[in-house]
Amino acid sequence: MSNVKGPDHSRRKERSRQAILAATRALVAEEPYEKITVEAIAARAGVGKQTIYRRWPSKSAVVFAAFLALSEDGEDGRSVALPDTGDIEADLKLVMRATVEEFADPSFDRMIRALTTEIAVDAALAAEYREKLARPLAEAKKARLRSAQAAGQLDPAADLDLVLEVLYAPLFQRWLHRGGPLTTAYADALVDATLRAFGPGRR
Amino acid sequence: MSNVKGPDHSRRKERSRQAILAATRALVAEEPYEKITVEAIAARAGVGKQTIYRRWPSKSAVVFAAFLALSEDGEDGRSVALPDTGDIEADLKLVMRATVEEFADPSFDRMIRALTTEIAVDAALAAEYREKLARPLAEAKKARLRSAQAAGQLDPAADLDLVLEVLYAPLFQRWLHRGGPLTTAYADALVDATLRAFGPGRR
Amino acid sequence: MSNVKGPDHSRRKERSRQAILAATRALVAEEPYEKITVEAIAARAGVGKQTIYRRWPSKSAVVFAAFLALSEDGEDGRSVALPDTGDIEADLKLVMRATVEEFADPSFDRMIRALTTEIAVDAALAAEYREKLARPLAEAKKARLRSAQAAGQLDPAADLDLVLEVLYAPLFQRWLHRGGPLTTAYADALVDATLRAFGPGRR
Amino acid sequence: MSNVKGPDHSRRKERSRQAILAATRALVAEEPYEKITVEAIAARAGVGKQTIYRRWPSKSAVVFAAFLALSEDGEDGRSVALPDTGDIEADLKLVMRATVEEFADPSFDRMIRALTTEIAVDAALAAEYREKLARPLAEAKKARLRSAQAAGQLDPAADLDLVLEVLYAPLFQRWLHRGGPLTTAYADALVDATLRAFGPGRR
DNA sequence: GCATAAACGAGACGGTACGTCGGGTCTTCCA
DNA sequence: TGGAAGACCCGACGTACCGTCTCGTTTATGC
Repeated sequence: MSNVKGPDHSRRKERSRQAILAATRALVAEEPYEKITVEAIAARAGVGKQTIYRRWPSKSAVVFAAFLALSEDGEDGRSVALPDTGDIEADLKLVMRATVEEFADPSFDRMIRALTTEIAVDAALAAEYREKLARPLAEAKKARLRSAQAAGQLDPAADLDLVLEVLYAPLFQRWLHRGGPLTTAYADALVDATLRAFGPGRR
Repeated sequence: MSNVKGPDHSRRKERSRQAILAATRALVAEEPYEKITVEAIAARAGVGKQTIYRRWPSKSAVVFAAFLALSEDGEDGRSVALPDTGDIEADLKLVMRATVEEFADPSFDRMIRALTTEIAVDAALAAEYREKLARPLAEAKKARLRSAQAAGQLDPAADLDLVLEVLYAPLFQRWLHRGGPLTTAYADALVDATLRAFGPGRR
Repeated sequence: MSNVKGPDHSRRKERSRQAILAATRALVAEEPYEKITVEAIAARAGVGKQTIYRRWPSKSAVVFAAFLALSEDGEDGRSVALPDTGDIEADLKLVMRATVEEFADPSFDRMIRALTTEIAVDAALAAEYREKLARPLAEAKKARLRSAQAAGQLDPAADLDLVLEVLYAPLFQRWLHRGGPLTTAYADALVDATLRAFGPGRR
Repeated sequence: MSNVKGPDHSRRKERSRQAILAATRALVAEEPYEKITVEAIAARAGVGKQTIYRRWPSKSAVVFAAFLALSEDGEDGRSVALPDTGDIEADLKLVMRATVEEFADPSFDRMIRALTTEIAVDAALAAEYREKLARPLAEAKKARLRSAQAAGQLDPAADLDLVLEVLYAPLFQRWLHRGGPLTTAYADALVDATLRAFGPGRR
């Protein structure tokens, strides 16, 4: 009665698409980025090259789509909420320490480097990245910061985008340039500095 | 007294080396990075490919060497000193605004993106980058920060590497991800935030 | 009694079949043979590729079928009778000159080259060619030669297959290898030589 | 003093060239023509595809060059002289029987079919074929025929090109179309017919 | 006279080979 | 003897077709 056409009425299409993205993720995780080739992805996915080129214009786009698909799996929204214990310092340190840990995973490291390389070079991809990946995450974080503002733990006039940059960009840059060890202490130090810069009654 | 080595025994060597680096810089400035090929560099420099591979192990290394040579031109050290008017806030804002302006130059933009891409992917190059390019610059900046500490304008206990990261990383990340406009106001805001975080009597 | 199967119980079938063969003939006539693709035939015929593969096993077979259909149009047999004025020399020269003229038509030229290529390479097709195209034609010609034998204009012991080969093969080879101009005089010379070789009282 | 440049002053070039031609001949002899690919030739020759494309514009050209090289091996001319015992009939039957035998060799068969296919379709190749392969052979044969004319065994007014066609084309056509068995008797019959057509005192 | 299954057009699919590009190596020849 | 020139091997590129495989959508009966 219901579902006459079905949501997946084109199964072959979808199967090959998933195979391609999965193969891409696997390769990105295990190979240095410059060794990833469309041919390798196709072979690993058991797919013809044309099937890839029919859907995406370039290797970058496939790699990026693989990331997108990854983060879209935790689908309907709330997978990206931050903890809110009422203590902004504790909550941020938790999150920053978790981030530090993520970067320590070699296959995550390779994946993010691949993504960063693509984004650095291709403005269109960068726009899509900001829209589909970065912004939703930033919004979740800003929600937590707004809650801190309401609780009087953060300057109510603070530019939250700037706050996030001051908090995260040093970590990102140190990781990208391999400029030093990413430790728990470093994560804490960033939270402390950020709260000193944007804490209450500072302006 | 001068003329330490052989008189002209290796003039040809040096000429071709300079030609290669100049050609590389020219290409990096005018083409998107992925279009740069060793063949193009050799052609532009009027040099055989082997002459390039005799000196550098890979395309990345050539590109990187071109950057190195660029910054080594202002040779004997003092080209990288920061202004010191006694007012740290004013001095930093001056420097940050200048940085913002540099990034606005399209050919500088292309060059730094190329450099960043190489560094992100190749750990050995990243180490050389830190050693030969990043550290000398950081040292010059830290010298200015130490002067500010001595003048009581900065927390004497502040970790200066961290200060620099909080100051520069947000700018770098916003540029790299094209996350927003790089304005004078933004430069100032970063300086303000940094000084709030690491100003005197804050710890 | 008649109409056992119904003349048009599959009109769609027949229409698409004709469209495919017509498209094939058109392409063969206007393109060099190596550019002919099943995809092009299907597109030109307004037909799905599967409709072609449902009927024929290979491109060669389609091309060949297009020829067959062409010569089957002059249907019920007698379209291939040769003139018989009682003068074998005159009749053969007439026929040979007509053949020379056919080869001069560029689109006929392309078609026969395509056919020859297929046949040269595929033994099964060659067998079908001999059976369905070459033999009926050869029989018609041999009928005329037998009439000449009866009239005492040709050695009654002559091997008529050999006579036909001596008559036609030089023309065919000269055309295939582009070994020289195909003229009326050449046609006549072949008839003359053949009649000298197989004329009456020669053995 | 002598040999300033040397005939082989580019050894690498020549080595790879020979490897390509040898690999092509091997493949042509053992595979049906349509299965021969440039990739297979390159792989077999231990050579990059580019090295093939640098020298020849198409697969056809390589295949053809392989034939050319083959017949150029018996270099300085006299490898193509025909026997001359003074008896034209005996000599021609000898040669025709040898030709019949050649066509019976499967790998020779494949090679000539490949060559014929190329030539049928590509006019430029056909011209080169006539010039470099067919004509020298035809000249050798015509030399023998002229000797027969001088000996009064052949019509002195006969068009020798036509004689050769009448002699060879039927054999070639029967082989190409697989129109019947190629036997010793058939070879003899062709010689007989030809000599009846162009024997002395016939015109 | 309407339902239904075969055949259809369209075109995506897994593949193979194409002809090109560029990386990094090796050879030749000139200055 | 070192460098310009460029051929070489290799491997990936992105494209063209192959022959197969779904897809809905006609039609042309057969219930």
